[in-house]
Amino acid sequence: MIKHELSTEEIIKDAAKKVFLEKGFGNTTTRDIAEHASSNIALVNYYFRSKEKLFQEIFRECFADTFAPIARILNDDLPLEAKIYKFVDQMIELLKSDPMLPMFVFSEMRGENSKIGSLMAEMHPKENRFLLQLEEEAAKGNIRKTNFDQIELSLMSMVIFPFISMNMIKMKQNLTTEEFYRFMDERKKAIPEMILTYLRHRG
Amino acid sequence: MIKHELSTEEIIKDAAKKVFLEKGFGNTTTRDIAEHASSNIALVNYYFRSKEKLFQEIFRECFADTFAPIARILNDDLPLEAKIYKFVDQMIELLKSDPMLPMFVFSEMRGENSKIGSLMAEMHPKENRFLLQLEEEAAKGNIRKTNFDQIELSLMSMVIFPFISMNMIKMKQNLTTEEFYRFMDERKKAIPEMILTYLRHRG
DNA sequence: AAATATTTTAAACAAATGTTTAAATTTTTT
DNA sequence: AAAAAATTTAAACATTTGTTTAAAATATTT
Repeated sequence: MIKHELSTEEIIKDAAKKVFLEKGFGNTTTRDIAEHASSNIALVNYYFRSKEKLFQEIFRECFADTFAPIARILNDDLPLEAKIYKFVDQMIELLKSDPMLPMFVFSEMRGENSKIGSLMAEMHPKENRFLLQLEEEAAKGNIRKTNFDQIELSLMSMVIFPFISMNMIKMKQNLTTEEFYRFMDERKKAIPEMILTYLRHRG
Repeated sequence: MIKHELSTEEIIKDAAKKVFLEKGFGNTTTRDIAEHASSNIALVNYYFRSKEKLFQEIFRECFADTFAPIARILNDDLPLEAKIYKFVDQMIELLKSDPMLPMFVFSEMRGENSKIGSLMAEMHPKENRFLLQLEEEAAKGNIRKTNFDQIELSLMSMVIFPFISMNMIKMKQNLTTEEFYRFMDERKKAIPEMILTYLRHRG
């Protein structure tokens, strides 16, 4: 197994991501980051100019890591059922591999979103094949007619929220991280089943 | 209309809640709070001893404001369908009146939850009538058998997550706050319908 | 009304924090 | 090998920030 040697810059960036995701911008100090990188504060600024710039770079990546897969899968050319199963499966795998990601992204976006603004514009203007697809299926009479924005939001909620409330769930249900992940794996079936059962039984 | 005169202590606490909820502990300064209260930093510490103590007091209240209604309604003595409708309705009304509440509570609970720990213990050990009720209905054959922890989590997710991602939703769908709240009101029907449709169509 | 307690203000302090400087070390280029 | 460039280190700097002090103003009690 070839171990790719990480540059100092990469080490610092990885450390920064770890600390920012764990504690958020406001609770993170430059010294925190330097220590986690076994480095020093001067090097952090040498490579990234400032805490703010370093944060922006990491936030931008995390934002993309979160929303790019969503857009990609929802715009896939797949039948509805397969798409929903794939979406839930892949998102849960992603979030298991980076469980702090959504809490970080959404918490840094609160308050009259100073930090973002631009990111949204670059990211999301692409058309939404998923909503179109739902409309088509409804037109064909395969699923019920309803406000599909609500369906999409519920899908996102059921996938993402458990990771946002991970600590609460783990404490309430007394779960180890492993057990929590198994609980999430169960959702790969439970969520699509709920969505599809609802869609297929017209009101 | 009688205008109850607020004490300095109350003014400062209200200001602190506003700022903490908007920016989180780490991004809030004592001076922030003092300014929002049209007061000064010495008074903040005069009444609350420290930023940390003031925060703890507010977090404790917010934690209760979030989870007490959940426990109360889910333990209500109501038939399943009525309970689910009531739960969604009341939670959405609560969150509309305090939309930053869940983001605040969950974001301050992340990382190996230093600040909480104790709160969980005081709060949640009460039995969960909702899960028992689901088991009963399943035993009677009225709803499908499944892991009801997943149902409960999905219910929470669909109610709470939209407020956590409020800014994202407002930007993506170009909504004013009023429009966003109308979108949330729609969920008072959409969410119970989805849950109940799923439960009533056994697999 | 005098004495006492409480509240408020302005200023100061100490520690923490983001950033920079300048020298030392290492790496790369000539 | 010498020169130049890039990286690393330790220290210092300037702000910001949480907290405290001491005096002034106000309210309460005697």
